[in-house]
Amino acid sequence: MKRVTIKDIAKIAGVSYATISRALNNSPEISPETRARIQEICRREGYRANSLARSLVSNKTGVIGLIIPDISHPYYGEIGLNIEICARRHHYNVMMCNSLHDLQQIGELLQFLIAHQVDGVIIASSHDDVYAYVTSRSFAVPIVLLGDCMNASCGTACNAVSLDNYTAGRIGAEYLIGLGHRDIVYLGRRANSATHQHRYTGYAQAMQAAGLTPNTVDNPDGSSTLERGYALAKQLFISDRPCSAIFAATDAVAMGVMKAADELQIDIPGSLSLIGLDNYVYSGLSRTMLTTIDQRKPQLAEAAVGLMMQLLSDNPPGEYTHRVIRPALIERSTCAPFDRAHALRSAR
Amino acid sequence: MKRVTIKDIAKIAGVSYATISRALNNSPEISPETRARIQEICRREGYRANSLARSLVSNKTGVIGLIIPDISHPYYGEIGLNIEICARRHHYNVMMCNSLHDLQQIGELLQFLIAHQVDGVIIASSHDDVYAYVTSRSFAVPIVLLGDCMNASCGTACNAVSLDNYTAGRIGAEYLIGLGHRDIVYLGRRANSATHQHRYTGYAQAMQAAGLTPNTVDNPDGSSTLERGYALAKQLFISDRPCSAIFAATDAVAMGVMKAADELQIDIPGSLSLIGLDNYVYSGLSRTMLTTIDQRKPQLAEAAVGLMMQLLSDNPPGEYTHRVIRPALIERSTCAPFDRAHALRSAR
DNA sequence: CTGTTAGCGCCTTCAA
DNA sequence: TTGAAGGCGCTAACAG
Repeated sequence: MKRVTIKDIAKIAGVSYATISRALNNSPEISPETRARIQEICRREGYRANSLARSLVSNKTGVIGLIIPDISHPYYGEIGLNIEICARRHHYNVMMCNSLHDLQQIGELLQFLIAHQVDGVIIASSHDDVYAYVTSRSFAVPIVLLGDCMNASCGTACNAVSLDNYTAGRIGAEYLIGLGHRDIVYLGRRANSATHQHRYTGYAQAMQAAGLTPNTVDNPDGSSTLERGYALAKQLFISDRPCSAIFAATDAVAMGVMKAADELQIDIPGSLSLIGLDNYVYSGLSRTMLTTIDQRKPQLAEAAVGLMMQLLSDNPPGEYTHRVIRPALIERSTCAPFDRAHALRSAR
Repeated sequence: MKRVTIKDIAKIAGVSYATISRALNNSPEISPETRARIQEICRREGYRANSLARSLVSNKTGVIGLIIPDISHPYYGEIGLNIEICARRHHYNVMMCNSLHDLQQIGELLQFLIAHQVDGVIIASSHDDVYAYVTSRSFAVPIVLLGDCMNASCGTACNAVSLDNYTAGRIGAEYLIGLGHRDIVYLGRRANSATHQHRYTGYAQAMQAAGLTPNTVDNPDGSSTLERGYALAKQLFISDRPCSAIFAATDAVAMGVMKAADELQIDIPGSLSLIGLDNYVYSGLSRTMLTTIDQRKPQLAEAAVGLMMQLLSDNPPGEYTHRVIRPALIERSTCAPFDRAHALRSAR
């Protein structure tokens, strides 16, 4: 089925094609009758303006690029969906590309999106390299980072939105401390992740404020998976480190802890309290009911899109801005008050 | 940062801009030296061809549109990711749009994508209306449907890829029958869903072949959620219908059944065997371990993209084609051989 | 091998 | 209010 262009319509209507253009872009300088007549013809002929051509001259496409690690992941899927919904609300469409956490791929996708003349790009990532990459060069379009970065200058060297991971760490630790736990181990910290550093710092400061010593099981691996959580927890359980509660770096890690505990018949929350961080869809399943800290993905998405809209507006902010979203505790069933009689292993 | 165009490069290189174009598109008719020189200049200046302009003349964008219900859903997220990966392997990019199951939205997105000159559109959907919509009119680009449709003419009236839901239903039923169950109820059938009809038919035929009578709990609701599964199962459990095994229409529904069973202290698989259909990520969690039937999403995605590639090739198939993917049983821990002594409620 | 020229489909002055 | 003409950035003949 051949595409019908503005010229075809012009021929049918017996007017110049500039007139068609005017009729379609509700230009004021056209008589209501011709407009109506032309619009009617367009409808009849199924005419649709070629947005490529339109963008070529207007220099705006109305699409923003989104580079995201992996939409099949429960976290990023929700982020991706919400970004699209927000963007659409602002009359923007999004071109979503999965980077699979590969920095080189991110670079290529960025070039691709820019070649496609997207009006801006949002990059969701949890790797510091991305921050370095983005700040180290300048791009033809505004970039918004959705994620965290270790560098203290983040927020002054690029536009970014992130969860307040420090507070997330503090909330989790304080909750456990409030339940009477003292031997709280933070499990799954990845040393080279800014996100994890912030979470850990929050946890550590809350511990110290309560006169307790932070206690960590690091994850030497590159990513926080259920499998890593399982292995780390197993290791912890067969050691003799005191521990009545575990603060897992992510929900996936928490699932691994849960699996290890189940295998060793360690009762959660009877002998061990467990809290995660993310609030994945499946954390709320009846057999899981993981107490966790919600990342508030809709808010993160909205902030990222909102920031992009500002950058795309007529008077964009002169300096870089950094928006921070506050996390929220979700109480479910994997934490209980400390009970020395049943605790897995307590120093007291 | 101003965008650098082919003209800027031409000026710098001191050649006409047709030469630049040739150097970049590895045209044979250009001297190696000029090509090298020009490529070097492009690199230095950070030149990137404007793909909009390029597409305008070539009439191809190298992007295929994907309309998908909701990428935050575990099923569609995986489908979406795999479609993108496959497309990229064929040097295509995808523009993914969430329809949120809204038919009108699908129509708008389709128009939008066509206006953006995508080379083709894949529509993932589980609603028959979409099939009717697509077959009822003609479009400027090839369309591939990923899903099921009730209409027998599906596959002759449009290009489509779907799971062999009939076989899926049969596999599940035969597995349960093989375990000795006779009172097997199919729970969660949605009457107006082609997918469900096919699954149910497979189940029913397997039952009849074994001399058993099919037994259904219908879902009057529009979608198959955990909540619906929970409500339906509760209802079933308080009734006196014989039932030693449940074949849930989807994994989400199975999760609901599991929740209801847990609440009523019905042991799975001791007193009740349960099988799902989908194989969501979380179906494999240690506390769930749902036996289910895998949709083979990577294969579905690959088939859809492969079909699209054929349609986009130099000699596309003349008639419509319909590819069908075979499902696969995933044995986990929610099914056990029938045991009259412990079965929930058996007619025997 | 390289330059010139004519569009791709559309928007936007500038005249009429 | 409408038409004519130029140009967005690029490719593809056609000359030279």
